[in-house]
Amino acid sequence: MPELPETETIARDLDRAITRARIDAVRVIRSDVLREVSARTFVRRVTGRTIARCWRRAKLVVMDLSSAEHVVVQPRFTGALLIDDGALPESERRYSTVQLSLDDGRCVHYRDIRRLGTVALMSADRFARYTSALGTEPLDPAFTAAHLSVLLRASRQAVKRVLMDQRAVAGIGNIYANEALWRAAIDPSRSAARITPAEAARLRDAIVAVLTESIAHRGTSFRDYRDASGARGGFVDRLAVYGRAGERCPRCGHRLIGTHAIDGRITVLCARCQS
DNA sequence: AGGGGAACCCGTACGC
DNA sequence: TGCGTACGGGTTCCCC
Repeated sequence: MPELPETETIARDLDRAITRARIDAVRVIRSDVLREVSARTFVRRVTGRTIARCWRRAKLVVMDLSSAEHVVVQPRFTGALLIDDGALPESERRYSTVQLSLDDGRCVHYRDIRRLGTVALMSADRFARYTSALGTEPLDPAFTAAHLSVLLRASRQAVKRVLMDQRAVAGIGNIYANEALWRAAIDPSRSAARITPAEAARLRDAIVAVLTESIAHRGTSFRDYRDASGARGGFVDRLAVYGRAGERCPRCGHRLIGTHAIDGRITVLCARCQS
């Protein structure tokens, strides 16, 4: 489930590996992953372009093309961008949905097992409009305790919902919302507006720390996430609560509980530490 | 406006 | 063993 650390890892890998490569051919194998353009338009507008830069915004991997257009990939649950230098196993290639052939003989596959992820092609204007609706990047210096406090005070929703609202904070999903709230010892179901400035400061630090640490370990492979080389992320072993309902709280030893009370999504917490 | 729910998709788990 | 069905999960869109 690529959230910020996973999409950041993919984007950094791609930027190092394929920036300045020219896309000689494009194959759309599963056109239902495409957004904003038809398969025919996608092929016509991407073929022959050079990749100027690969980067991340929110949970999106963005490929800037020499034409000033952007290929915007949203991997959702089971999507991955895999570089094939000839050694990509058949088990990965069989789920390829879009294939970009590069001028050096390599291919970049957007592989997506369940195909809930998307690939869009956007003009510069469209991309600017699209991304302007996204919230603050948590690893940007603008994401201060005071800023988070303002965001939280504006909503009476559960604080966990606000963290996962991409219009407020960009890039946090279920895994890192659970982890950050546990680190900050805040009950995920608390009304955001009732989080004190001191708690918001703790939460801000917890968010920055967990995202930074996860990037250092190349993200969390809970199930299908892979980096651009097909490798798993190493942060899964360092998760304190996500996927660990029934186990002991690493801080106090109390048994962690899992609940679907917020948004129908799994929330794991320590009822003793997070109250 | 903001909340609720459906749709998107298919591997996996589970029931018979 | 084989078949059928329910489920999950982020985002978008529609409806209230």
